[in-house]
Amino acid sequence: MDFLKDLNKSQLDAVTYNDGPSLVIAGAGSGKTRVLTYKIAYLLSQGVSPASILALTFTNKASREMRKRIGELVGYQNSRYLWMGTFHSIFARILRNEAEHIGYTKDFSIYDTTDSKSLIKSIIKELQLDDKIYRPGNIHSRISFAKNNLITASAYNQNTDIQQSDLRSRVPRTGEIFTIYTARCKQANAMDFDDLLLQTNLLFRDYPDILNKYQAVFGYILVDEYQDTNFAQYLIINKLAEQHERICVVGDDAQSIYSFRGANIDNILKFRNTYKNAELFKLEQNYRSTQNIVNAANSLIDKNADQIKKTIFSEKETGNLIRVSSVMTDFEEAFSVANSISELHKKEHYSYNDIAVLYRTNSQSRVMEEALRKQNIPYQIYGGLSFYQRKEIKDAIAYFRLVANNDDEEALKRIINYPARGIGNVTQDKLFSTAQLHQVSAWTVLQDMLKYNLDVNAGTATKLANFRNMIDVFTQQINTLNAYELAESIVKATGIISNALNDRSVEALSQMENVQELLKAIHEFSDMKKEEEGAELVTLPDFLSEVSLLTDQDTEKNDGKERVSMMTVHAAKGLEFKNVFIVGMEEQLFPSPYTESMREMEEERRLFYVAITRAEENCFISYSKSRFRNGQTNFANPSRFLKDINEEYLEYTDNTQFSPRSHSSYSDYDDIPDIRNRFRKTPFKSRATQSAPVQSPRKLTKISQKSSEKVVVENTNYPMGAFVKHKLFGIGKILETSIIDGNEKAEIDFGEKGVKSLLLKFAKLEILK
DNA sequence: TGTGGATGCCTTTTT
DNA sequence: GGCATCCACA
Repeated sequence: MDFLKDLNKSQLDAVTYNDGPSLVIAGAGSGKTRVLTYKIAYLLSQGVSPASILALTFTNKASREMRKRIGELVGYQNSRYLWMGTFHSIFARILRNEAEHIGYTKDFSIYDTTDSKSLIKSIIKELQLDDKIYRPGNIHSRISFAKNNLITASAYNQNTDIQQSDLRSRVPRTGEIFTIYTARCKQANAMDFDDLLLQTNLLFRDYPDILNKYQAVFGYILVDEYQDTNFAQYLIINKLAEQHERICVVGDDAQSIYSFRGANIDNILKFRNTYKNAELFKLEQNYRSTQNIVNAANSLIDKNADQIKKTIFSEKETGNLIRVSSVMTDFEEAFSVANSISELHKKEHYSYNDIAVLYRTNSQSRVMEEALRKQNIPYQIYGGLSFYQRKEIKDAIAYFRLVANNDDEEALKRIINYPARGIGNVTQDKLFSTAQLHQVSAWTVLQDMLKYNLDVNAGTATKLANFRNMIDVFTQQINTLNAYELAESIVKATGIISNALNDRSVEALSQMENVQELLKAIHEFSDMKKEEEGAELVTLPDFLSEVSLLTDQDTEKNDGKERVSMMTVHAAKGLEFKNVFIVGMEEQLFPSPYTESMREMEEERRLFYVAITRAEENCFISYSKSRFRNGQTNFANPSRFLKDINEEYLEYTDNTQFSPRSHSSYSDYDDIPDIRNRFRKTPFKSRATQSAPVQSPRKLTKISQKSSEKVVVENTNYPMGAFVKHKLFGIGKILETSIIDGNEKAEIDFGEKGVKSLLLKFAKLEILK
């Protein structure tokens, strides 16, 4: 137990207390992962069996990392049998073991968000509802929210509050959709992400024996990132820990940023209400960042009302101030960040690995990418469209899923006519409606088309039968052939690859490479399973059971090349970099324009807190006065959060006119600038010149050249000062009209919606008299 | 039945 | 700019 000497006093206390419930509040950079890994290592060294320790994390990456570190401390032999993984993967495993109790087979499919929405969409269609009103995404989040609060479809339909709320939102038949959705998932032998938690809860509720079994197995329960748990997760942990209460949760309320996914910050804030005898450990020393960074972050988070008070401090050097810079356009921002990165690399000799660019939304990555590429700076984007979300990969996996689980309707839908085999929309509609009529899966209908009176002509019936037989042959091999061989023969036989071969385009080539990459991943997966778990035969279902819960966070380029990391702030949680660039620090972007309540605003502030605290040595923040988004240029003000950081930790560089004044108070949130005030404050002239590309300072010729030629002209149809109405933005006032690249454009002030630059041919403006 | 073009829609964060 | 949908036409 030599290793315990690596810990400071509070870390040591937290690690060695294991007799009852404990809450570890771990400030950013305070060694949270260290406490968790050492605690497990400590338990193992005390003779606790690894198989009796349940350790839950939020990402696969985190759990792999921890397993590795524990292995280094106590040997890999010991760490192998730990129950360690993400909530979703651990409970998927348990559900597969117990599947028959709840009417599933152990090879159930896992529907991802796309599958769920697609199923909801078809139900909406079947009910002949308008998908403009019943928007699949919206309905999905309603259902998801309910499930995360353990409200089943029948409970949903009996709950008058929910009915009222659905009525107010003009989607009163959501409950009905929910009921059908549930039935269809079951019919398809599929669970969605939320089911993995909901069904676990139902299993434990309805089968006390099973609950007892797992209660007995898990003698020690540890939960990482506890601030991000939702009600369903809370309840599972709670039940499992009921008997022995040896539960340790670790988290930081200041880093709770997943409420949109149902995470409930109250779980951590009120942990000690649930466990009255819980010990509280606070880790307050930050080992990661310089004092300036820690102090700046503290002064920011101090503006939040809802939090567990703590005093995070650093004993590292004071360090550089946080540099805040303003630029004119998002292009300029990207180039100036790229320049700074070059300098850090060339002059200060930082590895590219020590640099990260963080942003609020994935769509911001494109400009950055362009700028880095032009400067030949290697980078890797995390998040965004992940490998497993690419079309060709989803297609291939849909085949695998259908082979493993013939009832998987979303998989079937996806590939029944891809590559094209003459089974068109008409036929598909007939197939699916026949299936629904008889309340069976589409596959069941395919097996006996005559019995179900499937109304298709002989030619079509043959095509359907051929398709069915092809899949059938693979299904028969599923438990005898190894994953790689089966996957390879599926890919070959189905023609996904030959389809790509026919067309020699760059896209097709890259699609082929991706499919090859997938096969390689299956191979590697099999090798790993054989090596780590001594499995003799790794089958395709084995692979599928893990792949559906993988995210791109887990696919890391591992070739040892140095790269700048680019990702959303959400994705950066838990990571650290010597140099961090936070870009797009603007109103309407960060905080997100979707922010409505004060609670949500506090979450945005925590998100900014997370961003700043990723930095070890240097933190650079930038904001732009205009940004090209959704096909138009929007003007923007600096984020209110900049004012929340104590000025003494900031250094404003270059052409910043904005100066930090008072802190933003909560009343600011509702403070919508009056339209007339706006006009007075910002005369049209200055705006017009501001948007001219010539204005951009410094050595930004490249971008300037890229910008288009703009000629200001008076447009008689849209005179300056006229009021117009836009479908989305409402009433606005014309500030200026111009021609850019032959397109007529107008700059219009929409008051609270901001100043927009719109192309007249698209904007469909209505002139108001 | 398949395909290409036009059109109209939205656009946060993710296990 | 991306994606789904619609429509005309092969």
